[in-house]
Amino acid sequence: MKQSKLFTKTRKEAPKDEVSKNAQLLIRAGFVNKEMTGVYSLLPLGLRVVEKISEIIKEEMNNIGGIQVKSTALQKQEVWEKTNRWSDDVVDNWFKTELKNGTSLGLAFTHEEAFSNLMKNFISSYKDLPVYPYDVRTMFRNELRGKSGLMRGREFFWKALYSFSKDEEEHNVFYENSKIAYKNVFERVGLGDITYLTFASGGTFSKFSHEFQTISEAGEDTIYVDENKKIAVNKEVLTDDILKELDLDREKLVEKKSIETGNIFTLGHKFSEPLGLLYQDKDGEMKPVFMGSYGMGITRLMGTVVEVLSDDKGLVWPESIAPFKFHLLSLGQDEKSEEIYKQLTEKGVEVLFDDREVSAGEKFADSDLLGIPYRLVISQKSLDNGGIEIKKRDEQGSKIISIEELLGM
RNA sequence: CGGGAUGUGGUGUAACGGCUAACAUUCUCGCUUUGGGAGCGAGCGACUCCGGGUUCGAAUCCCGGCAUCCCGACCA
Repeated sequence: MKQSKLFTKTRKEAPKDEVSKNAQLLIRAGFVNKEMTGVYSLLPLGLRVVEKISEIIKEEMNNIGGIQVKSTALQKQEVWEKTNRWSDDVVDNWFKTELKNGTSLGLAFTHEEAFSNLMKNFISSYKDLPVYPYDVRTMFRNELRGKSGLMRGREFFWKALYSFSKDEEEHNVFYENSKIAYKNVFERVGLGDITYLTFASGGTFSKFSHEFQTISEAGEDTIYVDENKKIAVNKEVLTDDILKELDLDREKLVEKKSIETGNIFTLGHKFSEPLGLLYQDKDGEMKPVFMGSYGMGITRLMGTVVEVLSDDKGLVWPESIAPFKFHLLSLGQDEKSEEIYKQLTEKGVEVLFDDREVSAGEKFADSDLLGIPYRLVISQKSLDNGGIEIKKRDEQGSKIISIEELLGM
C-alpha cells in the first residue's frame, strides 16, 4: 500500500483526554479513532492488526475443533429470563433497546444463552456431541466506567467459543486442549513470555476458572506468579487452602499487575439446564449438555501488545500481527523505490510504501511511530553502498542488502 | 454509581472581569529543500462544550446539564 493513499495521518501530540499509553500511541499513529469513552473506530492500519490477531485466533480454534459462526448482537428478553440474567439488577452492563412495537431487546454482552439456544436446534443425540462453535464479533458492554483506552471498552472485538460436551470427562479433554490453543495464541502474538495461566474464581460449577494474564503495569488485576511453574493465582482466590491444593509455595510467589487477555470457564449444566439443552444418550436417557466458555479480547490484545512492546518512539509490532512487514521509505529516489515496491508487492509481500513528498526526518519519525517490523530506506546513500538499507524496528543497527537479497527474504 | 479534576480553531497550549481571543502544529498556495518531525513568505480554520445567572462588560465569576480523564465501586 502506498502511504500517500492512506487517509490517516500521524500526530505529534496525543489528545489530552487520553492518558493510557495504548490509546495515545494508537491514536497518534492513526490506527484507531476515538468516538467516545470506550468506543474506538478501527482505521485501516488498526484493522489490519485486528484482522491478523483474529486470523491467528481462528487458526488455533480450528486446530482444536472449533467451527466459526456469526452470532447476533440483538438478543431477545425471554431467552435471558430463563437464566435469570435479563434484569439490570443482576447484570448491570446491558445495553437495552426495543423494537417499534415495544418489545425489549438487549445488545449481547456475552453469548452463553444465545449459543445454547441456537444449539438446541442442532443437538439432540450423543452423536451430535461434542461440538465447538465460536464467534469473532463486536461485543457491547454498558460499563459504568470505561477506562484505559482500548483495555476496557463499551464496544470491543472479541472471540468467544462455547464447548458442548456429553459429560465432564469429555469436557475436560477439550478444556485442556483449549489451554494449549490459548498458549499458542499468546506465543504467536508476541506475549508468550509474559502471559500466565492463572487460577481464578470458578463460579458455581468448578473450583477454578482459568485466566490468561499478561504482565503489565497497565493491568487492572493483581496476580501472584510462580516463575518456575509458569502459573499464577489471581489475588481474588489466593488462600492457603488453594496454594496447598495447587502445590504452590507462598514464599516463591511474586505479586504482579496484569491484564486479563483471555479466560476459560467450565460452565457445566448452568446454562443447558435452564434453557433445556438436552441430548439423548446411548441408553435412551435425556441429559443436559456439559458446557464451557472460552473468551479472548481481540482489541484488548492489540492494546496489550502496545502497552508491553512499544517504546518512546512509538509502536513496535511483532511481525505476526504487524499491519505490514516492510515500511519502504523513499528518500528522493522515487523511481527506484516504486520499482522495488512493485517487485515486493507482486511477490505478495506486505509493504507500506512511504511515497509522500515530505522530509526525510518526518518519514523516519513516522516509521518509528507506526512500528512496522522492517524499515527499508532507498536513498542515494543506500544505492551508493550497494542497495537498500534495512533496519529492524526493535534493533539499533542497520545494514545494506541488495535487491536480490530483499526479494529472497 | 460515589469522589476529584478538566472543557478555548483538527491537535497541543496562552489570554488580570475590559482592544478584532494569542502562539505552535496541522491544513492550503508559492518558492526552496531531502539521512531524523527542514526554511522563507502568504492564507484557511473558534458563536471559547450547552443552557441559565451576576455585571456597563464574561473564555474568565456563580448555578445546572453534558462530555472527558483519574480514584473507588463494578467487571464470565
